[in-house]
Amino acid sequence: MEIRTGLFLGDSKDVLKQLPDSSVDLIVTSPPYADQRKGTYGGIHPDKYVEWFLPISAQLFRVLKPTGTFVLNIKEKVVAGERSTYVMELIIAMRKQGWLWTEEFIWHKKNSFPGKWPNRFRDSWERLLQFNKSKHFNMYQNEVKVPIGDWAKGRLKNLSATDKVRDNTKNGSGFGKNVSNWLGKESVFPTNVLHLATECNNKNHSAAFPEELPEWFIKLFTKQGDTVLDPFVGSGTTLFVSKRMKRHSIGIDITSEYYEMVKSRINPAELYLIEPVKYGKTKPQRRYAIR
Amino acid sequence: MEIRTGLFLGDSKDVLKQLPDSSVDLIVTSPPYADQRKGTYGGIHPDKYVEWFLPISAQLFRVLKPTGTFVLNIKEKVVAGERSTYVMELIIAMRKQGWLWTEEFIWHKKNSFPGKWPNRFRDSWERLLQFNKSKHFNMYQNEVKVPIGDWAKGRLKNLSATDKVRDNTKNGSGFGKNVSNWLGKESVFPTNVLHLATECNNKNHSAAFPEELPEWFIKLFTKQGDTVLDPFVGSGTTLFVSKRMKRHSIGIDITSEYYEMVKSRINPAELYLIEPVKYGKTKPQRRYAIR
DNA sequence: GTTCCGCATGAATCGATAG
DNA sequence: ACTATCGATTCATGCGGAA
Repeated sequence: MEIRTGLFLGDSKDVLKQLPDSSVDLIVTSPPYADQRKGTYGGIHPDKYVEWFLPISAQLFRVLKPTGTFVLNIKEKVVAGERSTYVMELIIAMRKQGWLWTEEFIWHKKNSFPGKWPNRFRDSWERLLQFNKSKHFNMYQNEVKVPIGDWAKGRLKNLSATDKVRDNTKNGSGFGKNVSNWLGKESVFPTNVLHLATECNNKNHSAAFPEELPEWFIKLFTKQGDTVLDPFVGSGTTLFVSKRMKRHSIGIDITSEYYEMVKSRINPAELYLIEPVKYGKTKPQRRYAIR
Repeated sequence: MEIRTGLFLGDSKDVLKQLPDSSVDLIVTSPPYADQRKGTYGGIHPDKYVEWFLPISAQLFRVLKPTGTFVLNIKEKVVAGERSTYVMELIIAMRKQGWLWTEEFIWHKKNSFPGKWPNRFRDSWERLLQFNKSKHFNMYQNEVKVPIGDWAKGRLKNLSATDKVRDNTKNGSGFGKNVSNWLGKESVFPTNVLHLATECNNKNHSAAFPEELPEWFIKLFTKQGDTVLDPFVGSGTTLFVSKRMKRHSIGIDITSEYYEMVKSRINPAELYLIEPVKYGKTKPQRRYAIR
């Protein structure tokens, strides 16, 4: 099967209009959080965040299949010692847009940012909001089963420090790279808490998104040959994982640095590129390059 | 020090009016969830939840000291396959009431048993919303430090042997910014994710609250002799833990079953009881019993 | 080849200082 | 008074060089 990987340079709000209705099986993305990543993205003020996001989510709603799923990784910022409410407001606003807020997964980050403050601890979790267009969406639960945890066998084991840690890594989340260890073990369904580390030390770039995160949702919500969309593709993790797992994918990013980085990291023969080219005062045109 | 434990029978909305202004250091509670526990609390409809809770939170705001903290354990119900938004709406409404939404802790339930529905996995986490009246609240972070992660055993143990010498000669160039900060370090500050088990073995009542939960917040936000309030005291966990930790405490519950149960489980000599007694058409009076 | 150790670096947040 | 920038703080991870 030929797997298509598409990459667009531009503002998602506009670029998405080029995609046909009901053509995507899974949207999984991590938009710039309010006032974060100012260097690479613009940095949206918390008060303007909902207003900024709604036109994009409207397009996402249109391109998603009725059986598809939208997974939104987001966390509100602390402003003046208090958590902003823009994520709450966004959920409420998106429901009015027609989205069903089906689930909130928790990404429990093993290595959260260090620091100490008089009035709060380190923030070590993020929201993974699941939205759907219909109650009857595709979900392949058997694809993400995990080995049964130690807790099931012996609760006699006392809670030494080492046991706790060992238990943490195996419990619930469903991640772990050595699948071979699972063979022969009884497997169970995971929970809605995902316990994994951020990837802070990739070679030339930093991806806030560890590969396991899109991988888990791609396994859970799509099958081979389905289409995955990431409207804020950043360093391209979602595209690489989709390709490896034999799903078509579409990535969009507004920054040419990320666009070029992703382009250089994917085999050009397998990449569809769309970048806007401006000719002075003429109406912006788009060059559609299939290599 | 004499520790006072008070127990009120009645509706928190009304009973709280008897408490003086700025008299409580910590409020920690788990109110009845919408449409849950119908048998005991009557079940508040999700659409009416905010409306029902706001008069209570207004009283809580009044009785809390400016340096105090309100920890609200709450989780929205899934209605027709979708998460209700009343918790989001409650946060927004409470901010308009004057509360600061300082933090959202996650209670990751360690031993939540794997389960499966067609459209979702087992829900193994709950929100612990922290509200304050002011940015300058009491927080005793040193009381809740946790053992350092395993990585340190491998790293710092050996480091101490070789690097101590080097550190003496060439100061400040070792691990991190200052090696001496790390040598011999065995505990670190926790994060805002609490990984606790649910309590599965309760004698003859169902308490969703494991003792560790109020205990952690009581350690973090109060000192001995402070006052803890639980306006939905249920089976009384908050009171027992407060008493054990030498904090005064006040519990309120609307159901006489819970009231009687808590009463029977605390040494009567140490319990202050307040229960309303009705005399037909006469104006309801209250009997204040100190035993 | 393994294991071990040194080190940079993160969707951070606060308080002080500067314009 | 109000915003912008900066230094200090802190813990876990994975890479790469060394033993």
